[in-house]
Amino acid sequence: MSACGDCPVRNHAICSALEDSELAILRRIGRVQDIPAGQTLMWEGDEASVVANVVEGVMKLSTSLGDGREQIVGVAYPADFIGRPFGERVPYTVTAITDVRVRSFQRAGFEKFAQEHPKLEHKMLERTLAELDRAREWMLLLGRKTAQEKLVTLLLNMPNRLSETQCGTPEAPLDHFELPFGRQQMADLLGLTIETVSRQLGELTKSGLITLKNQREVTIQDREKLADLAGQ
Amino acid sequence: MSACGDCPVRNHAICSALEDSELAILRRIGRVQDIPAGQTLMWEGDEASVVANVVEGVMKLSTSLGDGREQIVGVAYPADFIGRPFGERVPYTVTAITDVRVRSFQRAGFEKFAQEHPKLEHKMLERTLAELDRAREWMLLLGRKTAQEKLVTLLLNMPNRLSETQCGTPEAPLDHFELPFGRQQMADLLGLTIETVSRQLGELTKSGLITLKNQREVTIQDREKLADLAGQ
DNA sequence: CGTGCGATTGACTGTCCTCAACATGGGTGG
DNA sequence: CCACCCATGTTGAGGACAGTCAATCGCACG
Repeated sequence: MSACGDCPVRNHAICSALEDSELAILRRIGRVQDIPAGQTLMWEGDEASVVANVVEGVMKLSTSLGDGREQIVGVAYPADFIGRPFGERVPYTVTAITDVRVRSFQRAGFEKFAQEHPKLEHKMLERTLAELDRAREWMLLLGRKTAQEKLVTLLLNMPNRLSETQCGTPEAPLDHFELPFGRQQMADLLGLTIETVSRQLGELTKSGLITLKNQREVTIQDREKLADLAGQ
Repeated sequence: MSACGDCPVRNHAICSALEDSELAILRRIGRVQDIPAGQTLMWEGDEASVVANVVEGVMKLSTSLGDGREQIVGVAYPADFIGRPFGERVPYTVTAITDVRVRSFQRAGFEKFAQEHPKLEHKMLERTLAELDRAREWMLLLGRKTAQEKLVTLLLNMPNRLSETQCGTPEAPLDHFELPFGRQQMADLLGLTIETVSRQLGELTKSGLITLKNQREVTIQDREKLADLAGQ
C-alpha cells in the first residue's frame, strides 16, 4: 500500500488541494493504469464513464473529420487531468504518445467526491481556465500563423510546458530538449502536413537557428531570432 | 431597485446556482454597464481587474499578432461569463459587436464571493468545461477544414448558439436568422480573409443551399446538403 | 446628391498540399 | 554479425486553394 506521498505529481495535480485524510479516500476510488505508447484510452463520442490524472508520460487529445483529417486539440502532461467530468460524452480521443501511467476514476464516483470537496473543484476550475487560455492561444496559431511561425512557436513553447510539470527548475527555459512528438503528430498539432513540417525544420536548421539530432532532440541556437519569427 | 427577477438571463447565467438571498449580495457588488457596438471592454494583456456577465447582446473575444492579424477565439452571448477570474491578466481583447449590456464585478470581490459559494464555482466549472469543448471543436475547424467547410459549419452552428441562450424554444434549429457578424468578423472567426468569405457565400447562394438578404439575414435552404459539406 | 464604409468581383500570386520517389535507422531473424 | 525490413522522415515536382491587390458596387448617411 504505497501512499500518495510517492506520487510524482502529488504537489502539482488537483490533489494538491487536499489533506492527506481526504486524499486517502480519493485514492481508494481510483486505480493506477499503465498504457503503452500508441494505445487509446478513450474514443471521441464514447460515453464519458472514466476520468483520470496523468502521472507519467504524455497523451494527446484529438478530434477528426469523417475522411480522417485529424487535429490535436490538447496535450496532457504529468499532473494534467483528462476525460470529461460533468458531461455525457468525451468530445475527443485520448491517446498515449509515450508510455503512460494514469490514475483513473469512475466519473460518477469522482464527481460525487468533487462536489463534496469545494477546494478540489476550485483547483479544477483554475486548471480548466488555464487550459482554455492555452486552447485559445493555439486558435490564433491555427487560424493566422504561417507554417514557419507555427513551427517556431511550437519549438519555443515546448520546453516551458515540459518543465512546468516535471520536477526540477521551472525558471529558465531549456534550450535543449527532446520532442515527445513525431512528425505526423507535430503536423496534427499545427494544422499542417508532415512534408511541410519536415521542410520547415530543414529551413530552420539551415539558417542555424536550431540543430537536430535523432529527429527528436532539438537545440535552440538563437532564441531571440526565433522569437522574432514566431509572429509575436 | 430592480430585482434580478427581471434579468433576462436569471435562469441561464451562473446566478442560476444561487438562492435569492445570495443573489442579493452578488447584485450589490456588481453594476450594470451598457456598451455600444464596437467598443472594447478589456484589452489583451490588461490587468484582469474586472469580470462580467453578458445580459444582452453579443461580444467577441480576440487575440492578435504583432502585425495586426486577428483571430476571434470566442463569442459571448447573453448569460455567458467574460473576463479572467483567478488570473493576473486578460489573455484576449473583449469587444461588443452589437450594443451590449453586462453586469460587471471587481474581480477580487467576485472571487471572494465565489469561493464562499461552492455551487457558484461548480456552475462556473461546468460552463468553462463547455467553453473548452467549443474551443477545441473550433480548433479542428481552423486547422483542418477548407474555406467552404468553415463557412458551412459556421452557418449550421449559428442558430444553435443563438437560440440556446435566448429565451424561447431551444429544440428545432432555426433555418432563418440574422448573423451578428459582418464579413470581417466572420473572416476573423474562421481564419480566412473577407474576400474568401464573400466568395464562398456567393458559391453557396448560387448553388441554392442558402439565400441572403441584407448581407446579414441568412436562410438555410437545404440543411442536409449543407451538413454533407461541413466535413462532419 | 455626394460621401464613405462594407461587400463584391476580378486578375494574379504564393504558400502549402498532393503525389511520388528516395533516405535513414532501429529492430528482428537468419 | 550482417542482411533485411518496416516505419518514419526527407526531398522534389507540380498543382490547387486561398491570399493579395485593386477596381467597382451598393447602400445608408448626412
